[in-house]
Amino acid sequence: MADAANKCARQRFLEFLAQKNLRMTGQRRAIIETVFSTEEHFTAEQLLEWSRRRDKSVSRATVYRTLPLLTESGLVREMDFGKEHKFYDPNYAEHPRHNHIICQDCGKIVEFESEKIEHVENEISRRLGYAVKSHRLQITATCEEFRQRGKCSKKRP
Amino acid sequence: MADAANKCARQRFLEFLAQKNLRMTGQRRAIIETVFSTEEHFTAEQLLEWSRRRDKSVSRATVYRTLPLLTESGLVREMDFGKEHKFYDPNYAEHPRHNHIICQDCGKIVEFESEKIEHVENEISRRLGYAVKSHRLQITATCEEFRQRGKCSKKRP
DNA sequence: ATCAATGCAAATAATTTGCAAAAAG
DNA sequence: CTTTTTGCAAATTATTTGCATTGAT
Repeated sequence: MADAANKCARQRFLEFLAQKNLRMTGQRRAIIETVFSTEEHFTAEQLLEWSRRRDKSVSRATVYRTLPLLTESGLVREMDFGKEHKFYDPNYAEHPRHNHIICQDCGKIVEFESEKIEHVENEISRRLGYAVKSHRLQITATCEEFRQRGKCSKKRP
Repeated sequence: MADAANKCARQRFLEFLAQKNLRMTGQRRAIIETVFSTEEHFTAEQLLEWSRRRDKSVSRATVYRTLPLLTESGLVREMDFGKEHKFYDPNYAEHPRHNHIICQDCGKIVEFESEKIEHVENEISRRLGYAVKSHRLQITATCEEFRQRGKCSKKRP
């Protein structure tokens, strides 16, 4: 099922490139394949490393030049989790409105959608004179394991 | 009313320093006064400039060393609005749970609180096995003026 | 052919840090 | 007196950019 969706995301990105008269290159192909075959959030550096496994010629500069295209297309979103570097989330192609719950201890992230929240957001915004275009909701929380054991096994240092 | 609240925020920060056996210095005093006498969001650079108006001896290093104390105290929160630098929001002392609506065009920011949203967040989190500790909600929207005139007068380039 | 895209290495920009001197408690 | 804090300047880190060359269309 991820495959069908990924094919779709890739397809959409190709259309985005075509629309802007941008060219398909081997490096871009490697980067795009990498991005849309994971559901994990990644950093620029990780994307470089993973893309290089597909095509050794991918350079850091090209990764940094491709990332803005990906975010501009709306298929990938830049995330700030308060870490030293930015993360990128490739799941906006499939779930354009999803939110995040992050475990305070281990950093494990769960994604969810909520029409109820969106409804309240729309209502409040309208009352304040705004029309919602997009939203970004991050919940910091403790996961079950943390509350039971005092620490998470998934924690990485 | 901002005064009473600000006095309170300052007070709370002093207690935070005392608790950690940290010292009050002229430079810290200038920075703290600056932070808690505005409701505006600011960058590190702006904080430096404003603090220097109160005490010329404040250095960039001290600002950068004080900022983590402010965020650690919970009275100020680091914000990512997708700009090149981080912003800091001094209004968490008075409104610990507030959210942001940002105009897509002019960047004007309105703050609001919503128990209804928090309630839904708690419910969903519980269902997923998480207990909410804090949340961060940013709505990007168009303001009334933008929709009527096609651009905002508050826009700064 | 034409112009976009690339890798490289140098440049930028925000933030952090080492250190000797100054100031707080 | 002891220990924290400071300013300075140098260091670090992520990201961006100029340029000559390569590659897509």
